[in-house]
Amino acid sequence: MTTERYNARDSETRWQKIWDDRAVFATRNDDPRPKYYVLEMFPYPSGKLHVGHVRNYTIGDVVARYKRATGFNVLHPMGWDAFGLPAENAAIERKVHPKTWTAGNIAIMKSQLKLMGLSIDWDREIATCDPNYYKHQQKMFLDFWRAGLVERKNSKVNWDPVEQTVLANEQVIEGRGWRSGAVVESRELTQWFFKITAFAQDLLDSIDRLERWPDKVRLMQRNWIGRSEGLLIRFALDPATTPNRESELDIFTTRHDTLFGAKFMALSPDHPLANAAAAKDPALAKFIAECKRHGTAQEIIDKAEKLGFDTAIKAIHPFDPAWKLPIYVANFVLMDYGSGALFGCPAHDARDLEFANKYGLGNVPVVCPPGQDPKTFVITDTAYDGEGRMINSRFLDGMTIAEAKEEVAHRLEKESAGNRPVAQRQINFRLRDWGISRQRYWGCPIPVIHCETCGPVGVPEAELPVTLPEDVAFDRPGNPLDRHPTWKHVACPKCGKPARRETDTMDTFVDSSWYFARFTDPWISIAPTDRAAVDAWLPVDQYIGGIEHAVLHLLYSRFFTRAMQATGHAGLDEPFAGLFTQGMVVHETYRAADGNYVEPAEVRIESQGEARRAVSAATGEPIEIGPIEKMSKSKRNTVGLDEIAGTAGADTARWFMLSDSPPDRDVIWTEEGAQGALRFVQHLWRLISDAASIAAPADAPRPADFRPAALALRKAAHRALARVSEDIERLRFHVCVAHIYKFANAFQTSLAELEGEPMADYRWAAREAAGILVRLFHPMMPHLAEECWAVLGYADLVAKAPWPTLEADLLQENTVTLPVQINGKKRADVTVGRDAKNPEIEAAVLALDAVKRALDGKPPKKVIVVPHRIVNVVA
RNA sequence: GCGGACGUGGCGGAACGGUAGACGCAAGGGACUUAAAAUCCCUUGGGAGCAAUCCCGUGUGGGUUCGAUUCCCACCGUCCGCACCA
Repeated sequence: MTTERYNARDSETRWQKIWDDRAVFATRNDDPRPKYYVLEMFPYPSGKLHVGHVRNYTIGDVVARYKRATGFNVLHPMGWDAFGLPAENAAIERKVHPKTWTAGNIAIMKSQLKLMGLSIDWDREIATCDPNYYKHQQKMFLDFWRAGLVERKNSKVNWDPVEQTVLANEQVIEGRGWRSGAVVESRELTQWFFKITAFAQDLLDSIDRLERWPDKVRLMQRNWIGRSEGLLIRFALDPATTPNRESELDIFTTRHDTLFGAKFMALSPDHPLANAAAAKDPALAKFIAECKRHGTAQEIIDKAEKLGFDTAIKAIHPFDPAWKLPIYVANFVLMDYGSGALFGCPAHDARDLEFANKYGLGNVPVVCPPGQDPKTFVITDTAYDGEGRMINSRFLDGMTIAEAKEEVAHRLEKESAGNRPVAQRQINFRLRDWGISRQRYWGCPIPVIHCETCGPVGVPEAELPVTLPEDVAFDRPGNPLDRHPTWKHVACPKCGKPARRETDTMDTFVDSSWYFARFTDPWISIAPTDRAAVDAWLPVDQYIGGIEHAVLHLLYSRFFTRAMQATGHAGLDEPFAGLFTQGMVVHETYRAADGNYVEPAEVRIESQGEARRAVSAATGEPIEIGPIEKMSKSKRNTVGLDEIAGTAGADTARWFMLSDSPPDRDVIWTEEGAQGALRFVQHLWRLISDAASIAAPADAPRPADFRPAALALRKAAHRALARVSEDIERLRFHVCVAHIYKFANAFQTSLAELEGEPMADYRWAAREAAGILVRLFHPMMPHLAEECWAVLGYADLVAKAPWPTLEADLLQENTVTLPVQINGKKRADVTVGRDAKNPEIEAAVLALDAVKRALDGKPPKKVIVVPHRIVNVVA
């Protein structure tokens, strides 16, 4: 049988056009079927689609096509995270307006995405830089403000000196800007904040409900929110030592059990008491200035040793008026955690011990580890933070840590000084409010007008959107909005006096914090969301993206959805019911003799037996094969979509992306692997063509009986159907791929073993098997599937075909073959009837030669029969 | 330092506590061909044996179990996250 090679390029463009023309993937909000919302994290329009995108969108598309086939009304939209700094950099470097640059990139990337054959409803396409999008964002900003979820405050912020803008805490990775990589500086500025901390407890608690999220991400969010339960204790100050009659100092602690091990108190350099003391002590003032100069640059903090300065102020121990503790200003105390002050217990805290040892403050152990003799237990250079019983602690002695904590809290809560209790239980979070002000042009303008009389005033809703002016210049560093001649000069909406527009724009993470809600009805212009649509579609059933957003985007979106709920724009709090984080696409690196990286396309791999070496395709010079790394421009190990889709086709790329590696792990892109995928595309094409040539007509009646060959084929088909269905549901696409290979091989063998003209039963089975096979690989390779579907004579599209129906009784065998173990090692097989009773199986097993030999005439100690699984004979 | 994940052939990887290595890649052998490409068939964890078959094997060492890649403990290694959070 001769079949022409499958021409992927022709086929793919043809089917893409048909899908487009017939609007196959347009989704209606009034469709009565159950909904399923599958979403991949939308891309930043950088201008080039890379294989990482291919992997992300292929995974989503498999889910979308599968869910569509299984009867769901599937929402699978796409849009553009279109604001951001690269557009401004392009403006500076190439003198293109950010808007022009972004629009051009969107056009390019959209055409590239279309080449992949994704089943996307393009009618719902949105770009966050579109005023029709960001006007709603401005509206929600104002609503959040009214609801008390927005705050303008002066605080220490992270300043990225390269991007010339402020960054939120989440956007500082190891002390560097998440995008620029520049060491972040600390600055004090007045900024707009979203009060994400208002939801800290709920954001933490609700993580438990996110059952279809990876544990890893849930853990990372828990750690980021960082809840700790403790006691806020008010220490009285020794009046003789205070600069301005200050009388007390609040400290937060989670280890109030160790209060009798206290050796010192420490204040943040920003603490009011530190400043008060510094006003009278120039040396202290100098120390504080020194601390502030180092700022929050992470690199410096990491290396900095613990430094302190004795203020000469004394605090009085809450349980002993005669016990005075020295108060230091210390560089390691953070002003924005707890109360900006702490008590130091060197024996049971590594950091406190380092500090105490440096300044000769000594230590007293108050928790004795189990098995240690309290009389001999001493701490020298390793603090003990484990369990144990209290010692050297007066009324606490002998208690466990938990009992001691409770006792201390209980006593201090009851005790009062100045009509207030000395201590109160407090919960602190590591999570900080989300600073959203960015001193950049290409972002959503913050809809606020600053008036000298009225303060900050929201832009009236009728005047939204506040649009970006287009006549801006990027010839100097800084924010072009700020130096625009006219844009910022406006009248105050309240009093009408001359006022000034806010020139900061919003963090681009705001844009991506609600786009999933906008997709549910992107046409509505009077409000950010249509409540009926948003409530019907959300939550997103399956969200797919990179692990790099484990805290950033995913935490912000969880906050934003809560804020939308509070202001009536959404009816739920958790936006993503299921989350999947896919791994990266990685590739070998290649280096020429001169040390420069070489692109994969310029390298030829030569294999000799097990040995593998690389040479330059052009010159034949040897090339060094380097480690496998994340694709990056600098390592020149990227593979572009054009190179793949242009030749082997999108289906090949999609299939390879899903093969081999579990989707949550990194996948190594190899030329050989891609070749293998292409081979299989051709193989399937030949197989289906061959099957079509003998298959019964689509309307042929089902035979009453099937002879062995036909029955075997049917069983193979239904077994594959059962397994592929299960593994798609579990997002284990690499296992689906294996099942499809296996079934295709079995089908191929079945056809090859045919002798003479097949009979009607086999023809019918062949049609069934071919139909099942095509529908099984359709989610992964949709173009090839359409082509095959047409060859099988179906006039409709496989994209609209229902998932095959499983005939479960075909999976039931009349006999089962059980492995027989002797002492846990497999020695033989035994075939018994499906419903054979245990004694029957046991008898059959004991009659086996291998078993007789092993038992050597003696009776077995035990025979374990696990029905349908295994038999184990204990000799 | 704290927290987490992972460790299986030459490689990617599979295996509800039940036949370890499915499926793919690479490699070797063969068929077809003037030749190549393409395609098809066979072999492929290590070792012993003509063979039937047997022994050893899932990072290392213990444990639980009739049975452990899977569960528990310790150690080694790799990767990731957080990092003065009181």
